[in-house]
Amino acid sequence: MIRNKRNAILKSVLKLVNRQGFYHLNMKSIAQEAGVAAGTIYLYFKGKEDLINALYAMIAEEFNQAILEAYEEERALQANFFAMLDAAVMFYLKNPDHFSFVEQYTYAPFLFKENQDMNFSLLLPIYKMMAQGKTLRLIKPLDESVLLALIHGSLNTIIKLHLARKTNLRKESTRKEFYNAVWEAVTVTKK
Amino acid sequence: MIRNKRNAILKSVLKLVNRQGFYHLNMKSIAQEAGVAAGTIYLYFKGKEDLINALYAMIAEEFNQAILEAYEEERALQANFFAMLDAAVMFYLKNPDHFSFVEQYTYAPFLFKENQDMNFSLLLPIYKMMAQGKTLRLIKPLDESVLLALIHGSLNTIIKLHLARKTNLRKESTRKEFYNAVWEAVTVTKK
DNA sequence: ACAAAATAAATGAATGTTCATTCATTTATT
DNA sequence: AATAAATGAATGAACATTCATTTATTTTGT
Repeated sequence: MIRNKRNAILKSVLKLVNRQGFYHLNMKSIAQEAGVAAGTIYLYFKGKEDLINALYAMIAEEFNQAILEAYEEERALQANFFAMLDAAVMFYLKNPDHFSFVEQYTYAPFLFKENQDMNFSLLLPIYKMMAQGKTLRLIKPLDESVLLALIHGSLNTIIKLHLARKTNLRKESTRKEFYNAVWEAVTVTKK
Repeated sequence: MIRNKRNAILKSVLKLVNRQGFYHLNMKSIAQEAGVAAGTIYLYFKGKEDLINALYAMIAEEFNQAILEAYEEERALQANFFAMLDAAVMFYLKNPDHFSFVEQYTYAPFLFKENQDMNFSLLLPIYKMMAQGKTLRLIKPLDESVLLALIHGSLNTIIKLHLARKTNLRKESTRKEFYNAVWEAVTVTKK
């Protein structure tokens, strides 16, 4: 029961941030949406900031888990790369609110103390694989940051485009096309 | 003279957004920073929202101009692609505040009415070139959005990484490596 | 060229609203 | 009966915007 109310509050925040944005988020409506009194929020969270940080932590954990579940030791690097990218994409397709929240959280770095690395760290498992791939001479010997830019950056943008209905990641062919493009961007070209 | 004060106000907003973020931006401190009275802002702008939108418009214009200046009709597609990407990167290296502002603006879509396409439209000249490249069978026949993701997304992320001191785009070699990687990602592979 | 009058620009204290947080009181659980 | 959980009205701080007043600039008349 104790978890229920806490969860309901976090869920409200997610919904409201998605609907009206960080700017218009206020405690009264969070409480209303969650079906509790305003004061109740303070039984579970120190304040607004704490609430936001807790939600981010929750989402980051869920996301990480989804990605890690896609990884299978015995599979080839390419297969795992595709599987993990796909897990990331599918996670956000299933939870568009999560994406919107993470974006807004990441770009309001002054409001909360958390460092800016966090958002990048969401794809940590993938970067580890990349390092491995470099030693196998499968992945281009690119600067870490360039790899990060190619993978993380394009992933973020394609999701955003999907949510803006500029593309449709529900179609498997679109997803495949994207994964392939990223793969080709980071792997050594065979001549 | 009339432009001076208006400009001073816009400059203050830029500085303050960069220093304390959208969240803590308030009219009093904008006025203070610009060396004018609070009421004066309302002589030049309808209100806070108008102020923010005006600043975005100004930055977008400057940015567009910088990119377009890099384009030269008679040059090959690859040369222009590199030149324009470089113009975009150099613009933000020279104006880190502009980048930070655009990021925050883009990810607070609920605060302002502007549509989310705007940020993508900043690279419009590049996408036009891509369309041209596709007909020449130089650029991969990828979905528009996938191209957008590869170029826009990775550009954004690499700038962010530079500003977070995770990479150093002041080194020409790093920039070149990045441009090459993006170029290879979008061009047809020769076997 | 000068002053007076008219117009424009700028000021910043006052206003009213929004909103996070508190806490005395009530309701539920042990 | 004792303890824990929840409530929501009250508080006070923050802050965007207004507007009566002041200051600067321009125009007009002599």
